Amino acid sequence: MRIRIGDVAQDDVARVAGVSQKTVSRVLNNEPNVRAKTREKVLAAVQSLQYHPNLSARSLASNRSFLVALLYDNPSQSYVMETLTGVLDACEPRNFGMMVKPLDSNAPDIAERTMSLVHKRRPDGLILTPPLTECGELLRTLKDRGIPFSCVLPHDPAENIGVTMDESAAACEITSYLVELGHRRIAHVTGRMSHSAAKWRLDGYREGLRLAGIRYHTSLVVQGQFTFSSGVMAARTLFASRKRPTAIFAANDEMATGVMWEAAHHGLMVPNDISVCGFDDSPMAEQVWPPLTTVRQPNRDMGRIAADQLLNTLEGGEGHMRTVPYTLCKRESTDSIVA
Amino acid sequence: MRIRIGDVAQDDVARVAGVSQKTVSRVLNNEPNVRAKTREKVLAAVQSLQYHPNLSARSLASNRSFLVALLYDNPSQSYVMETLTGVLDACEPRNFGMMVKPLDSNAPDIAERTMSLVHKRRPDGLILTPPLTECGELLRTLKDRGIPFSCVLPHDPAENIGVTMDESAAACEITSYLVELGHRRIAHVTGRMSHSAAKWRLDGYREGLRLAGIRYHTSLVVQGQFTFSSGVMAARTLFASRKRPTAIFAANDEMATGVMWEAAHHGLMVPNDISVCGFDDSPMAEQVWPPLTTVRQPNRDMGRIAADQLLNTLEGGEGHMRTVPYTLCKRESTDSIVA
DNA sequence: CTGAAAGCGCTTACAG
DNA sequence: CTGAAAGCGCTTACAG
Repeated sequence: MRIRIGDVAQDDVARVAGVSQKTVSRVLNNEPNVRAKTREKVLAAVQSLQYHPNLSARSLASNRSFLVALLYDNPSQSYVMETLTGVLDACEPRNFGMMVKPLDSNAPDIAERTMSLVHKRRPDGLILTPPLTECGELLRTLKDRGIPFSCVLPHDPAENIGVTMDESAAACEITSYLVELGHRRIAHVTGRMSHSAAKWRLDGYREGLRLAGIRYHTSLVVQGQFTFSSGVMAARTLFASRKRPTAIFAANDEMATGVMWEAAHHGLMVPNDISVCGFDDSPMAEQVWPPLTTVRQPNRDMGRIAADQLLNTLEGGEGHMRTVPYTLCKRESTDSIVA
Repeated sequence: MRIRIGDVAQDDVARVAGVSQKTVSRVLNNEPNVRAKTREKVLAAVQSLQYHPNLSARSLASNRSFLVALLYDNPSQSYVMETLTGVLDACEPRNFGMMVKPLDSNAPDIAERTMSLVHKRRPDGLILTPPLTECGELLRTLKDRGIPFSCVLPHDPAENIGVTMDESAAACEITSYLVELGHRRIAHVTGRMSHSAAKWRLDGYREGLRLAGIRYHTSLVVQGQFTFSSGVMAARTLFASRKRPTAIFAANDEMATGVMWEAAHHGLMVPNDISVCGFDDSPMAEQVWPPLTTVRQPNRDMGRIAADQLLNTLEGGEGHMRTVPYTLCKRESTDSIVA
């Protein structure tokens, strides 16, 4: 039981077109030095025979797989799906395939596991997403072995190709927005602090306070883990404090949703009793009540751009580190303090 | 710029092991007729040389790709991710790779698009997820051309291999649960009626009513689209009716969340003013307030099982249609009517 | 139980 | 601008 394709080979196309196999190959690969007339004949034969190149043969001969691998270790299913879709957006028109590989960023042998994938499937390059981009050992291994890769939001954008976003500026902006609404006791629920994103967002929060002349209080900062339940826990801590904040900025939407969940559980109305905002603009941001004020990170675009940078280098061009803009999404979960 | 592997070939292993290349191939493919001693020698050589087989060469020679393609057209990112993860669970240990392919189930040329993928990437088989399993033309094309495929929740389980679940029974059970809680005016928000799942769930709802001796009222059934916003709209319709239902069973969690959203918007308390339940047990079910009563569909398991059935047939074994059990998840979004 | 030969369908390297 | 030859690293089909 096996898929059998027409089994038309370049050979057959060549015969029909009245040229050599090599010429068919040239046309198919858009190589120069083919007369327009010859090209046409070949293309016509390809068409009439319904010829489809055999990628295995091409890979074997050229020692390339025309495959990229997307590596991830992110609890957010929507994040991974958006990124994956973006990578596919980039791969499709350039005739590359994509493999996906979930990895545990805390595994001590993560570099070996990655190399095992590289040996088995031989992707031409890799795309790393946070928090895998934080694994120094992994990045070093890939660089040492000369394996091309591209990063989404790496710790050090200057040293990699891929895509990044000014998360600190975004976090600063959303904090400033809370200030504009009249809030002064603004709490922050951080992400897992080993992730750069958590640091960037905390930095932005502090900068937002500084710009408004509001003192930074560690009592208003609670550590989360980027998960829903850590948002619930953080909110519990904050609600128990003597002087409750009037607004909470959670470092991602998942935690912000947890904060809202706990607020409801605690009998607090959002935004009347407390304003809540998040970060990412994941689908849930619009599906909770009230809709969540957040920062939109264009994950699909970022996946596409990261993949494009990688493909550029694979095709002999140049890969860069691109920066995408963010958008502040003002919704109903935040309100003016003197409503 | 290209990944270069050690480039150890079977040839090299054969030389080191002191056997022929064919024997190395036999050992690697677990073929019979190799002396234990010989096998050991080969394995030792493989180990010492860090040999990794070249899949392209293997594919070219054997005319198999060792690849399956997961086809989807589902708006729920968590659904796709869970299924994909399940498929990966099955592929990993059997050394198959997975491609993913988003498709538009409404495209008139869906069969051609699929065949185009088949011609380009030559997967050994396909895995179809709803609603692609509803595309008669696609299924027919695949069968006609002898392309192996496996289905998740196909319209007609008896005619395919893969995995299914008794959705009607599950819908009946959750309806009965509402009845147990004392509800009699129970509304249903259907999914997109062209999907079998929508029909099965509606059937189960009707059966649940019938078992309780409650008459079926079309005024209590509103058409949705399986989307969040269609849930919002449906709730709006139901809340506007003269006699509001005391409970709403939405055909999936996405719509149930929309119903809850609209309830909040409308100033109705869940579950005090109205009970709401869904179907799927997607991650959001536990993240909304109050947590959503729903039916758990084990999507990851289903992905794994569907893939396993396909791989069985690809490896010369038998593929079956498996049935997985569901679980009723009782949470706080539903309550007794005389609380 | 083992091996020598041919061939899968391409690209590379070279020649003209 | 075009082509003949060799070879990529495996498996298949056959022989012993």
